Amino acid sequence: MVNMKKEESTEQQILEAAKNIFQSKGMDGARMQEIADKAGINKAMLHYYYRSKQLLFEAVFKNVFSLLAPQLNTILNDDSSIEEKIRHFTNDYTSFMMKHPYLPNFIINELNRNEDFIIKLKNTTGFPNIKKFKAQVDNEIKAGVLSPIDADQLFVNILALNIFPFLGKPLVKALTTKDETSYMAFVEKRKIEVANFIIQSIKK
Amino acid sequence: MVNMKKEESTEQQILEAAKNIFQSKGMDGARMQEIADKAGINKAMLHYYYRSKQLLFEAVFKNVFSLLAPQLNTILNDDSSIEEKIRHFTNDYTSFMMKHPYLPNFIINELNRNEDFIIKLKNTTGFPNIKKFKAQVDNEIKAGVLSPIDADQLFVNILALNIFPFLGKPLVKALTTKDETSYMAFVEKRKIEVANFIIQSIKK
DNA sequence: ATATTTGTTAACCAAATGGTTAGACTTTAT
DNA sequence: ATAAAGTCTAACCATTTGGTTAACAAATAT
Repeated sequence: MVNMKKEESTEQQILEAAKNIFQSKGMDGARMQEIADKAGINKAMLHYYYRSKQLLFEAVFKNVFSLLAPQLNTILNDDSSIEEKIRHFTNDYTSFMMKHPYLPNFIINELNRNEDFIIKLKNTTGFPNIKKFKAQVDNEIKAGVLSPIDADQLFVNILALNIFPFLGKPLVKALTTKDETSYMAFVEKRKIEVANFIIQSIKK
Repeated sequence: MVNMKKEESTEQQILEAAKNIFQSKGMDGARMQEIADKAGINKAMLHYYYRSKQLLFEAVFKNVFSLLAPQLNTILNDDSSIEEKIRHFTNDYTSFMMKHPYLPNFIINELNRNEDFIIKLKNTTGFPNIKKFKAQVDNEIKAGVLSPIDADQLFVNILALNIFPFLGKPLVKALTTKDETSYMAFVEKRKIEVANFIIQSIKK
């Protein structure tokens, strides 16, 4: 397959192709030749623009992570109530993931492969900060809106319930004996089911 | 490092070494030489006993999955109430995962890498079956013990809340700014926190 | 005792893989 | 017009990697 988007710069084409291959095959499974083929250019170009596989990978990872971070910041930094945030996040995040099915596994997996890597990310601007969310949870508990719960635990619960269906898709599909269509419907329903589930648990 | 357990058969030593390497590096990242080194034997032995990397990997995967399956069956097939099952599972599963930290990521990741693979597993005896659990949930809803909820959704919620903290450990550690020790304490607390969280949500 | 099967190793091999180089073509600056 | 800088390719290279082979040792059967 040859370059179809003549407008795009070669550097961008490479990044797009690399995102594609790295996300579906991971760092170890990806092949430079395959990325070059997908970008419709010579393999030497990859090194011309990105020097090495490692650096190309890091460029991809940062790019992909920068798609995810705003999604997390939604729940952390707007001014709506916790309940609204949960409903909003659960809906938006699920929609987002349905459009980027490889993303969560890619992020989670590569962070596990190289734990030091996240340290680099933490210094990036836009790395999600949980502080405001925690303060807000504590406030709403004091105000009697929510039952007592540790804000970190709640945060992880929200993430878990939203992310896991994408991470564990093949396993969950098999366990619940759903095909692709019914799994999609199942996940679509979670946009509200999960929000209700969480709120029922924490609301006074 | 050389073979320390002289009792074990070579075949077993290879499997143990392979479990170790495959779980931490994945199929693509693992090297046959590294497995041979860890097992303290010649690389040719790997092929003598397991023919190819692929077959060795499959042997490892089946072996690892057979550790996980009983954990899932706990919640599915005993005779206690749903509430008891959730408390029991949340406690046991977390303990189990703390002892096998690479396991969830390995399973999830390799299933994503090769979706057909789970079909082979489904035919294995001992593959978890969710039927009984679903019937029980529906009964307790009818009996008025639980508020209405789709049993599949509940099942996935339980899995999500228990598995995600291990899958997403590096990410969650970074987001909640915890070090290894405090993360372990955090996960330890979840043994009861998660059970409470779920039960608060579903109990009438 | 001796033939046979099983277990094990060192050395080897072909293919794949990340990376380099020398040169050609294009665009930009002078 | 031409020099310089930037972009691109084909061919090449060294290393890594999964896998094989031939010969040797050890256990087992006859």
